[in-house]
Amino acid sequence: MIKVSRLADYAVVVLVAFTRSDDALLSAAALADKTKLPEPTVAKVLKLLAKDNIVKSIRGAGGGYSLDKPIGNISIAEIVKAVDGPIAVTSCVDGATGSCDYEGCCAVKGRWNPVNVALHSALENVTLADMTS
Amino acid sequence: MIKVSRLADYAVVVLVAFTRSDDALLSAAALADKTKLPEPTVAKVLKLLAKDNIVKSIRGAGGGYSLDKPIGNISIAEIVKAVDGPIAVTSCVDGATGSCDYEGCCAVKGRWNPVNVALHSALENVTLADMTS
DNA sequence: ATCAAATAGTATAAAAACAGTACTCTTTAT
DNA sequence: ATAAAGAGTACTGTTTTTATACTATTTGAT
Ligand code: FES
Ligand code: FES
Repeated sequence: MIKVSRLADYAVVVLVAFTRSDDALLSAAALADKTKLPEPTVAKVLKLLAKDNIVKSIRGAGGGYSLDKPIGNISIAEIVKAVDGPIAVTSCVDGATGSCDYEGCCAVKGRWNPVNVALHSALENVTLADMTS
Repeated sequence: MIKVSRLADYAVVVLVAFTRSDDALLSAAALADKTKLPEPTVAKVLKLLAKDNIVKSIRGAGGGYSLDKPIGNISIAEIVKAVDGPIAVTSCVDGATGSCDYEGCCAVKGRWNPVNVALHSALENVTLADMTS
């Protein structure tokens, strides 16, 4: 079963929570409260999203996270990439991290590329806005 | 990292091997030899593919597997489904096997459906033929 | 009939990935 | 100075994946 991690699922929940709040700046604790998700989990997700600039973070007392792009501009592809790492359908696709044991003798080396491209563009064309409607 | 299982990758290797052989009927052992993959692995893949009628199996002495569809008619979606199970991007998507702990209070219940649909159609539109060319 | 070749189905053990949590460090408003 | 809040990292238990093994069934050949 092809699937995204649970954390990616949480990421969507958290991001959607932003759109349902009047405050632009929300702390991890506040978001945990809103989403009813465990606070450490929410904190972890937000750190990952911040690293890829999907949310903006402000450190220090009174800090928190904010969403400064419109949600129609945030694709599922970038959320998944931020949380689960690069989208690579097999280990022998272009840009995959590890490499494959059979590379030397393999009959389908690189053949998954078209699949990977298809997958990637499918995920790029779904935005957060599509998931809240 | 979104990915298909290793077995799905092997499945493609094995299916491609069919197209490079003169014999229509090949045993698991013969395919293992052709693909240089370990025989138990090849056997396992073929069993799964046979169960979903992607290959046809003939039991008994002198038996083996054959491919009776043109490879242009075999989509990656069906291979992945046969080997890895249904394509369900999260556990709370329509048609997923298990169900989710947060179903009761979740803000994005079913929201991954559009993603799942996009993914599925992406995989349906790539055939084995696209991977051998 | 018997044997051997071959697939079907199930079970097992080791390895890898994931999920959840905890802890320390740095930044910043008061 | 202090406390609030994010950044970064590390750890542990659980789950999934991977690879293999074993038994049962089918079928052609002797
Ligand atoms: S199976 Fe990885 S290079 Fe082919
Ligand atoms: S996280 Fe599963 S129903 Fe929402």
